[in-house]
Amino acid sequence: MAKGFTKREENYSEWYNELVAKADLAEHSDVRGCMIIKPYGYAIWEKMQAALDKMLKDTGHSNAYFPLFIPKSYLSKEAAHVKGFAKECAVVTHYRLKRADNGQGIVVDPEAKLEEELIIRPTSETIIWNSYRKWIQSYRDLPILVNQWANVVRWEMRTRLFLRTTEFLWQEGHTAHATEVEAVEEAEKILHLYADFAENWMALPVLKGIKTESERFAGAIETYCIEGLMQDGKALQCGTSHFLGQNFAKAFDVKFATKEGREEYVWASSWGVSTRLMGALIMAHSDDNGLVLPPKLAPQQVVIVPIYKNEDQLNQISEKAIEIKKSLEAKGISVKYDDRDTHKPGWKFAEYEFKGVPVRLAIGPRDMENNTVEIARRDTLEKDIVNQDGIAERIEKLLEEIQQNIFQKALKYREDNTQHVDNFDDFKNAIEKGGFVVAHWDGTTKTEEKIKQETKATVRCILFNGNQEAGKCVYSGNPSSQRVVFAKAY
RNA sequence: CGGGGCGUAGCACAGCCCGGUUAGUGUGCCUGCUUUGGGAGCAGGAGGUCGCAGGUUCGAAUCCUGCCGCCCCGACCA
Repeated sequence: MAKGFTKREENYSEWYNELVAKADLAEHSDVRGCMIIKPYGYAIWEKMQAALDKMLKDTGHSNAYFPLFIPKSYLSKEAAHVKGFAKECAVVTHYRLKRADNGQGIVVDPEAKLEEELIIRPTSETIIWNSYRKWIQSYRDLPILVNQWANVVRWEMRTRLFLRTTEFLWQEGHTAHATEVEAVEEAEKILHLYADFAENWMALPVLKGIKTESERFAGAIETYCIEGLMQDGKALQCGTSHFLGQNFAKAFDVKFATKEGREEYVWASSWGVSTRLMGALIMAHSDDNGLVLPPKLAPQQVVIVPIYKNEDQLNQISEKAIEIKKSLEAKGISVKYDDRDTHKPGWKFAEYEFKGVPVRLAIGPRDMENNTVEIARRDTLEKDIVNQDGIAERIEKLLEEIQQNIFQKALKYREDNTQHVDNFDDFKNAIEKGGFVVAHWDGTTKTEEKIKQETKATVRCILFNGNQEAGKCVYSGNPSSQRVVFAKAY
């Protein structure tokens, strides 16, 4: 139906790229790996931000802002951290340009070299913990529960709009606690909050678990994650939460006096989700007709399209349409009435369908006669002619139903594409087929590495609520106490 | 960073091998009329540093070199 639009089964990544472009979500910048988030795409991100921001504030967190530039020396203070990020840091070395000697254009002024080079933050642990040293003296100063909305830069080799870009937007929380237990609880609490957000707002079912050593955040003791399954059978890490132990406190010498008067290092957590969630949202629900948005994140939940032959008709229909719009808005539903005369109804139908607007209403002369309205829902593409009476209540219910239906569909997809296997032949076949593969693993990095080499699959996570069950590693045959989740991942 | 493909109007492409009038086609855009329940029809019109920079040549979209960017496959990585 959508003209010139690649189907998922033909070429999944082409489908994704075209969808992002044609639904007006984002485009490439002239700078390699960077993206321009267009108004419609940004509106969806803003809905996500608003929901997450409220959830974080409701759990006691406050927003703050730390600088984009980090002195190079900070990054090197935590050994694992620097090792993990050094390879992908953009570095500022100069602070001035000048006219080129030949008069052609501008060049970096060699006279303006910085004494200490600055890194553009790939994440903010170091600059934040440098501040926390000054903020924290006593147990009375704890906990600190700070979040920031920011951009970060990681110099990636291969980028894809939203999924992996050189610069991306995110929130990063950085908390400081008096005890290890508290810091672990915080990291876990946020992971559940992320899962709650993914499932109830994005309608995306996620697995909650712990990362293996090889996938752990650089500088963390433990990394927790939520993992989603995309429609091509690949897994996508949608959010991470880290228990940082005392690693950063030690690196930045952040100590506090306990109630008992002892001096101890502070315990930490950090956690984040990024504009990658946009990629997850797109890939989880959309179809061969374009974007499908969960009502809770759709910038416009309902669009009303008038169908008319002349101005008199339009005026009458408009009156009715605006009345319906108001009744919907009274229920907190966002509505766009598109009475533009520059596009025909059929064009508008196709447009809003491609952009994933959950519900479309059409009102024409026949509806005016019969006191009806046509309702079309994006998730199932079903159309219905209904009476105008009680339309607001009906649509309110329908939006909830669509939100549920999208989630259930994604959940069913995940269930249909989760396989349990007990030997390596079955494992390879299952990975080839795609989806989550649940299997025993002996817990060693070596085995994980071998499996990755042979199948391209990695351990996505060790499930939080995974049943303890004795078994043998699918690769090495060594004893295993629990199944873990494997998949090919983005 | 390695292998492959590509870069020509807003978008999608032809032309390039074999250099030679004014660089085409579809779509989109503008104007007018007719239309309007699933991407309207006709007529007229505007729109181009042929990715960028050099070179070869009387002459370059076309041949050569370098660079930039995008896509696919690897390697690497949240």
